[in-house]
This record gives sequence, C-alpha cells and structure tokens, in this order.
Amino acid sequence: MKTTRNTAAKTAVLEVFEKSKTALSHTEIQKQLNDICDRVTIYRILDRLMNDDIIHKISNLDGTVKYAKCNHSHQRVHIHNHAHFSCENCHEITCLENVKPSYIMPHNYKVKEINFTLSGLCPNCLNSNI
Amino acid sequence: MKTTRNTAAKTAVLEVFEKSKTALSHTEIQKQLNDICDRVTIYRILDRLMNDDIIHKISNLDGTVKYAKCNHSHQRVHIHNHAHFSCENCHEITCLENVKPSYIMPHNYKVKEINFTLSGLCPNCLNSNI
DNA sequence: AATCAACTGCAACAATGTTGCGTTAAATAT
DNA sequence: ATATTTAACGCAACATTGTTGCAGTTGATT
Repeated sequence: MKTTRNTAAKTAVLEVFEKSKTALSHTEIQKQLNDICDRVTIYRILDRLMNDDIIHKISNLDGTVKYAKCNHSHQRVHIHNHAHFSCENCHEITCLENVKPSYIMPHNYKVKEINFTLSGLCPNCLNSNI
Repeated sequence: MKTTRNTAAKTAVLEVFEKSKTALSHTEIQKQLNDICDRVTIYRILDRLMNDDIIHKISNLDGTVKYAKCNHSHQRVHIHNHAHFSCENCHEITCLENVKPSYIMPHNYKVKEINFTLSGLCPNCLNSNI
C-alpha cells in the first residue's frame, strides 16, 4: 500500500483550502501559491487529496472544475451527495452541506452518485444588487 | 437583430441529434459528421443552437461536456431544470425529463437554474452485468 | 546517517475551446 | 434570374486545461 507524505507543497495547498470559504479551481490555487511549485505538482496533489477524501471535485454548469474541502463533521460514512451553489455574478462556488434533494427515479437505473448544483445569486451578491 | 441561416452543416448537426437518443459531445458529433465541416464550425453551430434553445449543454461529473436536444413538448415556458443520467459503464448521458428534485434552500439565495446529474448504471448496462 | 520510494520539476504532448480574417454561400431585394 | 448583403465557413494560430515519462529530490523509516 502506498503511503502519502506531507510535503511543503501539499501543506501549502491545504492552507489555501483552509483559508477559502468557497471552492477553488486549479488556476485559483496556483495563483494563491505564488508559483512555489509547478502546476503539474498541483494537479498531482489534488489527485492525492481526492483519493484521501480530504477534498472533492465539483464540475460547474459551464464546464469549469473546482475543488473544495470535505466536511466530515456530520456523518461517519462520508458521501459527497450534497448540493453546491454557483453564483452567476461573483462565480464563487459554495457547498450547501445540508441541502439534499429528494427525487423519484424511473425503474432499472442504479444510482450511485448524484451531483446537484444550483446557480443564481449568492447572499452577498443578492444584497449588493438591491 | 441577427437572423440565423439554415446551412448544410447546421442541418447535418441537427440530423445527428435527431438520430441520437443520448447526449453527444463535440467530438462524437464530429465523428458522426465524417468531416463534412471544420470542427470550429461545429462549435459555432452548437453555440447558435443553444442560443435558439434547440439544444442544451450538460456538464458531467468528470468535467466532460455534452449537448442534447431540448424537449419542448411538456411546457410552454422552456426550462432545462430536468435531471440527467450519466452511465459509468457506457458513458452515455440521457435526459430524465420527468425527474425533478425537491429541496429546501437556506435563506438569501436566489436560485435561477439547477443542474441535477445522477450517475451509476443505466438500464442497458445494469442488465448486461447480471 | 543510510535507504527507499513518494514526490517534484521539466519537457513534451493531447484534448478542448477560442479568435481573427479572408472567402463562401444563404436569404433577401432588385 | 441576378445582384446584394452579411451570416456562416475554413484555415491558421493561439489559449487553457489536464496528462505522461523520466531524472533528480526529499520525506519518512530503519
């Protein structure tokens, strides 16, 4: 079994996630890291963090991909089936940990994962628009 | 106001969508068209068809982007807020026109659009796996 | 301190999407 | 039927995002 190591770059990436309240794209992470490491390294760190269930991947409506820290506080078995909100004004993506959709599926489908993304205006932008 | 024209390439793309029961990626469309036009042209046709509400865009969990014909039969005002199913085995994406999730949002968010994608095994792959 | 393999940087590549520009052709008017 | 207008096209060039191979580095363990 492969062990994973705590390198300087990995720690820096984790700090960026810690500081951020919203989901981040690879490019955003790279900017915040001020080129302390190669962009390939960031991709590999993100892969490792996803394998270790420390972050999860979110693909937005427009095809952009972001990553956010997992919140393990609520449940023992960790599932990513929570909703995400994508603001059309500031383009920030936030996890809505407590929003879980209910739905009825047609027969003969086996659902393993769900991705529920809502878009519109976040509280910040909603207030400043009035 | 810009008028849109019925070109040979646009007609061909529409025929491809007509024949397909599932959502298609740009690459899949290009293959089915047998290089009757440039790939840039396909991008531009897809843009136009989306503007005209003839097709809609679906971004998958893994970041891949597909397009599917809109089904206007049910409602007068056309909304894309239906669910999509992405099969992890055959990678086909189908529209689940009748699956609409219910959910409860936190205050202060203004939801305008929703993207609800489920993944797992489609009926075809579920049967052939047994 | 020595060892081992996870990790990194670099280069090169692949896939996907965009833009500018000169040319072609669809729709309309003549 | 022909001329006109401009949407649409092909081509080239570029931007972004993500992947892979490999030699060198460094974190964790003995």
